[in-house]
Amino acid sequence: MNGKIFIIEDEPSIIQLVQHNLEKEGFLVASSTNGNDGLKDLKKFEPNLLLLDWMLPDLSGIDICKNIRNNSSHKNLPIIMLTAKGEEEDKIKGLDSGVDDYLTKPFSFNELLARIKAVLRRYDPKVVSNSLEFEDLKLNRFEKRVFRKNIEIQLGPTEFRLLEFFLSNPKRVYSRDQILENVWPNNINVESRTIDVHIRRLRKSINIDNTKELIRTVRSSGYSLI
Amino acid sequence: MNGKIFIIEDEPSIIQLVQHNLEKEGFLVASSTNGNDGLKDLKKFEPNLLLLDWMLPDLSGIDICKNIRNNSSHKNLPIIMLTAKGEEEDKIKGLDSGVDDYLTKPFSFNELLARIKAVLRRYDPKVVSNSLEFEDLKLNRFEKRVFRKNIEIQLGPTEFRLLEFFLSNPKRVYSRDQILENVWPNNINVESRTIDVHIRRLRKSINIDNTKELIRTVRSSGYSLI
DNA sequence: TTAATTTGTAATAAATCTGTAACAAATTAA
DNA sequence: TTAATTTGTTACAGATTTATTACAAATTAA
Repeated sequence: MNGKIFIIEDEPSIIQLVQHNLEKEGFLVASSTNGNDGLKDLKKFEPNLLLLDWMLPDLSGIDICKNIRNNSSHKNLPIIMLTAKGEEEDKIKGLDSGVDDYLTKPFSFNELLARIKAVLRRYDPKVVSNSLEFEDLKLNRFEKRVFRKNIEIQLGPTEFRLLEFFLSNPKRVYSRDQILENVWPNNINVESRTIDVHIRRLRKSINIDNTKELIRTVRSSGYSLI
Repeated sequence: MNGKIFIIEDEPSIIQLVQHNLEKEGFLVASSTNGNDGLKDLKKFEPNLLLLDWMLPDLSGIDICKNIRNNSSHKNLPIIMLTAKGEEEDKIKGLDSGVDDYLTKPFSFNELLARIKAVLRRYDPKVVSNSLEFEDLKLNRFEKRVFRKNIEIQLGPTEFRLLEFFLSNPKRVYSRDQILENVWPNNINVESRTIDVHIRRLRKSINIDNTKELIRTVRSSGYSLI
């Protein structure tokens, strides 16, 4: 899955700009223009990262930040703080507010994107890249599409996640246990043999007109993407 | 198998970050968020290295460190200490706490990895690398592939483990008993002569187009990788 | 709701691996 | 030298692992 980003920021123009561009990058974006609503909506949305304005009409960014770090179930949510130029820059830097990074307005979108990716990479590397590729295989997380040789392939949800997992580390052999842990939802119990069947289904789907086999069986170890 | 690393650290976000990345590097990782549990679990896990937070809810890192150095069977366990910035940095440096290295938060994962590898290389070189090499032989643990002269060789599971074992200590002669203990699953009983047959099979596989024999028979002692 | 799709499991077939026995060859000891 | 010991080699039956198929239950879409 691709990343979800929540924005708490009172200037609609900034929200619009950032939201639009982030969505173009494949992120799912939601936002709020004040702190109290923001804290509430945050929980429903379960973002992978929060963009937080320093100056808000009700709460300060620091308050929100502390609130998140202390009370909520989002204790470890990565946060990037947005500040107006000169606005307590040093304070933030020095402060142990639990912010992961900060950016001074006005900023370019590319600047922001770079920071976001850097922070996400640190916390949750899976989230970052939208398109995974290996040889003539291409998977787009945002669009949930898979191509082989530029021909689109239809996969069921489980096959998609399975392929996504293999693509995150091509060539590496994964045991059935590892596959189970990473591809199936937590706390679900499926027979380890079930994986074989899904591998079979995935193979069938991605091997269009006798192209090269891309999934390797390693006896007594597991499977890998070639 | 590659190295095992145990983490004692009370911040879940750090554990998550480090664990995830170390696992991607091929380490087996376990962790604990407090000192007392950590000391207990440590013994079961038998790590090759310990990442230890300086400040913990119950015991201090120093306490744990001393405990390990004095009482336990892990007297020589390599330890890397993690400290918050400014947090007694000098004290640690100067202190004869028995720490092998230390790192100041916030740190980048690559920084940490470099330290870990350096320490492990010093103590236990076997553990570090994913790829084992000897002369024109190359074995990749992640990918479960073996090459001779860059030509891939197909091995059965037992032959793979056997070669992996020999590669962990080239030139050293292992008795059949030692081989049995290290290459076969525990509590399994096989005839000692069975090893000869697997040696034969391994030899056959890795000696492609009359290359040099790589497995040496040492009469009445065992076998070695040349 | 009904229809279509997806999912997990069981059953069976196919492929591969494993351990052992039997005998040959090499080495050592007497 | 011969006898004893150790290792090499082969073949093969049984065991293990994986592939494939079919099907019922669950989920999703229409």
